[in-house]
Amino acid sequence: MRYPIEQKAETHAKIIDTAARSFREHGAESNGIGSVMKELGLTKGGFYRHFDSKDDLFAESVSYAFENRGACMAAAAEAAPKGQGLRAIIEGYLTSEHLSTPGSGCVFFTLGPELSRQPKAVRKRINQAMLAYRDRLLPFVPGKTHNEKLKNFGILFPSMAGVMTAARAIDDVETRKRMLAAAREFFISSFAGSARS
Amino acid sequence: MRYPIEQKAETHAKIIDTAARSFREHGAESNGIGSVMKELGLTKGGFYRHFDSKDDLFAESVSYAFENRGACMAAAAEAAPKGQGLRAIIEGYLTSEHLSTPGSGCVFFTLGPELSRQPKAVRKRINQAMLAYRDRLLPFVPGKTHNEKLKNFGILFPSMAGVMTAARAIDDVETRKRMLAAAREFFISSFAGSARS
DNA sequence: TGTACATCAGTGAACGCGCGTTCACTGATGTAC
DNA sequence: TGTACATCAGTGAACGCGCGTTCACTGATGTAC
Repeated sequence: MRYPIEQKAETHAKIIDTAARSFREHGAESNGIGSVMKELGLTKGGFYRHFDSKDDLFAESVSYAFENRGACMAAAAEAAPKGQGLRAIIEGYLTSEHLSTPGSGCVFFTLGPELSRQPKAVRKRINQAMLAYRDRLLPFVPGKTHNEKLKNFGILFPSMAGVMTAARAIDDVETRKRMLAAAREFFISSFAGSARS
Repeated sequence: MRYPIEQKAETHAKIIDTAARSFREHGAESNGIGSVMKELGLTKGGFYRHFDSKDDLFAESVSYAFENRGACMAAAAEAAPKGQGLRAIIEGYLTSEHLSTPGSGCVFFTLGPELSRQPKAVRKRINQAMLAYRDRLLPFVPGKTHNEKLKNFGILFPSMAGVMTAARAIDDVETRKRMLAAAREFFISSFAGSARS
């Protein structure tokens, strides 16, 4: 049957949103199309009216997740008192809450190495999303020149993701919390110590 | 037929060694038993004389990889001039060579988030391997007390893995190299600046 | 010393399962006349 | 205004494929007598 006009775009967006969560929770390989469509009350046959392939969906939803996260983090930084933007980002990132909600968390922290194992075409699209993400957050990173900011970004953000990944792999809850607290302190004093942006 | 006496242990070790490489290259899900056995000139049916399941193999080979890496890094640190141990570790870790040889690289950098998605029993075994890995390297980490060393370890090593993961996800080779160089400098000055151990 | 038997690492075919993908079909709505 | 037709988002069954796992079997060697 013919469905209401805006419905296609709506379904398309819902698939991406659900997939972005599912991939971050379960990884690039497991689950996939079937479970995403089922969750939306649809059958998997209809998937191919919206995307060319699973790879296509992966690239799309990972890009979406980067955009999403970038916007949220930028918003948090802008809401912070003058000069406290990066501090707000760090404090929002290295939290137990972020640890326990990978479905809406940082793509880098939840999918990390899997991004590099994608087919070239997928990697290319993800790369673009990563660059946009970086540019979105760069204003809050310390550095006198653009290059200095790039340099600091390339240390701080991957490092924070690494700490989160490690904390998540540790079973002991107390150890996790201690790790996160220590990392917050370290990164704030290393990158957000003197008031900037 | 009855095979030579030491052959079983030898095959067992070969399976672990090959699997440890394969998992680090392709992730926890893809490939697996079939390709590992085939690479050794064996059929996959024989696999179950050596391991209970794929999960069992994964836990075993990830633990082995942690041990392996721990030993290599400790050896590099011990071979360095007095007080330059950690510096040697950092300089050995954040390299293009490590980037391009994930099969023999740091488990954390190559499998990261996938470790957390394993069944509880597997996670437990991996956790033990991680603790042993940490204890092996702790002597080279700065800190006046054991707790201070733990704290620094929990920031430095996950962060380095995060930077490697990010560099690997980036397509542009020059950007990668710049990232690694900047990170080497940063971590050395932050953790191996004043001469220690 | 010779013989009969047990062992068990490895074989290779088979199994069920879930995945990504395809495809003929449905039928309410939009469009053309 | 009414009618005939085209559209196309979504259905549901089917497909091939590769995976992890199982199992009856093999046969050279070790062991018991």
